[in-house]
Amino acid sequence: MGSKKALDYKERFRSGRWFVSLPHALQDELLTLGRIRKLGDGEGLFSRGDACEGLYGVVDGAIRVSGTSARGKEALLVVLESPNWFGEVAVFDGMARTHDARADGATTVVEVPIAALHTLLDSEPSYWRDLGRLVAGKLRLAFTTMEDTALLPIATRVARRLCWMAEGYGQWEGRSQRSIEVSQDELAQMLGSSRQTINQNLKSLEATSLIRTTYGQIEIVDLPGLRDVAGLDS
Amino acid sequence: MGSKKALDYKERFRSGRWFVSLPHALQDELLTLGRIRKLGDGEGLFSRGDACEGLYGVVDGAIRVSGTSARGKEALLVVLESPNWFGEVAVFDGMARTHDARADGATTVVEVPIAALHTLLDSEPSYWRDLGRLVAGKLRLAFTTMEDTALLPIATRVARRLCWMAEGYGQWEGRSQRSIEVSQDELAQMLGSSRQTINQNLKSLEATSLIRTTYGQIEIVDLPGLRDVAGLDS
DNA sequence: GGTAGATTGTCGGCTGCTTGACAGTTGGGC
DNA sequence: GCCCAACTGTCAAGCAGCCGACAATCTACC
Repeated sequence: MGSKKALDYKERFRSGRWFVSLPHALQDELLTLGRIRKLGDGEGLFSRGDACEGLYGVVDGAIRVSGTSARGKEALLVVLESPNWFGEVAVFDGMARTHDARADGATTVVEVPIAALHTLLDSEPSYWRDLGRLVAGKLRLAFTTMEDTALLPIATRVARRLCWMAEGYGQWEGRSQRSIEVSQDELAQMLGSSRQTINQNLKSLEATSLIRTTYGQIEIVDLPGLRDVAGLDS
Repeated sequence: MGSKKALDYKERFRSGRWFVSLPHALQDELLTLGRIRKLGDGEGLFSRGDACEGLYGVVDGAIRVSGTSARGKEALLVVLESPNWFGEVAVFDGMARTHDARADGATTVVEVPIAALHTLLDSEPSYWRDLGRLVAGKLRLAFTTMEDTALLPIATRVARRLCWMAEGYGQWEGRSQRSIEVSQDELAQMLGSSRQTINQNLKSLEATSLIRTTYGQIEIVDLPGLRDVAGLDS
């Protein structure tokens, strides 16, 4: 993996809102310090309770971030695709990982080792603010999700989550994805609902030609219309 | 309000985990830059969509942080008491407020104006990390809440929330509060449930002598027992 | 190209929560 | 000390969503 390859990742990451907002020097440092890690389908990156080993950026594939309750039920927080970065909370406070992170399909991530990252941050402490913007963005998303869960009917929340996923959770500049690779079961785990309920709601969205469901994926047919159902925009 | 008064606030804030973890110089700067603002019951501090005017610390009383849906239903995110600090997300990203913040009873807060805060952070950028730890802590709480909402039955979530409130959402060092001033209605808005359901669950906790309910407040009789019901500890 | 595993579609019964209603209780303001 | 507003306690009706079940469909892998 020579410098040509690193440049390749860089271009990919530059399509993400957070990464492009960074000072160029920091962009370069992250990729210089970062090591490529390739994961097979289902392979774990870290688990809840693990010590923090670094900061991660998704190059290719996807990372499932989830938590499991005492009774074995699993809550899927989010499925992160390129060019999302994650694992920054533990970088700030040095505490244990909050979630399990495992590969969803063959996946490539950049791992910026925590020691090297801290050395960099010591030499240029203003970079802490840039990392902080990453946390702040996620807290905003979390706030929105919590409020949606408390106030909105499931039909709206399904539509809203589909929009978010199609738009890379706000990280993609302009771009949007026509097809989302997620099973109805996974969608249910994300929304804290049952597969059957999600299935019903998807069927209803399909009946109005806003989406189309196929095996293991959902195709967004009419994103503006879906956003409207989701109560987004105004 | 002379320096004696400022010292007074400082002692109060020093009982909070985040504030004591700060470098002493930053502790002093925050209180030097901070201006006291007194609010009457129900008076608004800021509203969703407002520009960020500063960072806040609760000196006395409480701040209700809430959001209102399009249909007028209100979700109460949290009731912050001394020595909690809040409003830091917008300091990082410069974007609009995510929530409404209003006084719950006669309340005093310290407001650190955004301009002065940024000047300070420019002169000592490593302080960004300290602010970042505040955001990171809240994101951890938000993650936990989201997962609880998805996986736990209401009975457990009620108990868990009571424990959190009695322990200042993890900010109080050692201390815990025997009595929580919150109506069952407010508790319902926090947990995204109905008042009747919350009432039932509180009655059930009261029947096992873990709590005692009175007008507008809940007394924690057996905190360890409540933590046990909440599935905390192990 | 066949087979096993994963995913979707759909049904019905059942539980638990919401809504609406109303009486009783408490506390603060005048 | 009275009165109003806020809060608590409780009931009944209704229904949304969960669970269990099972058949059909699709994909990947051998």
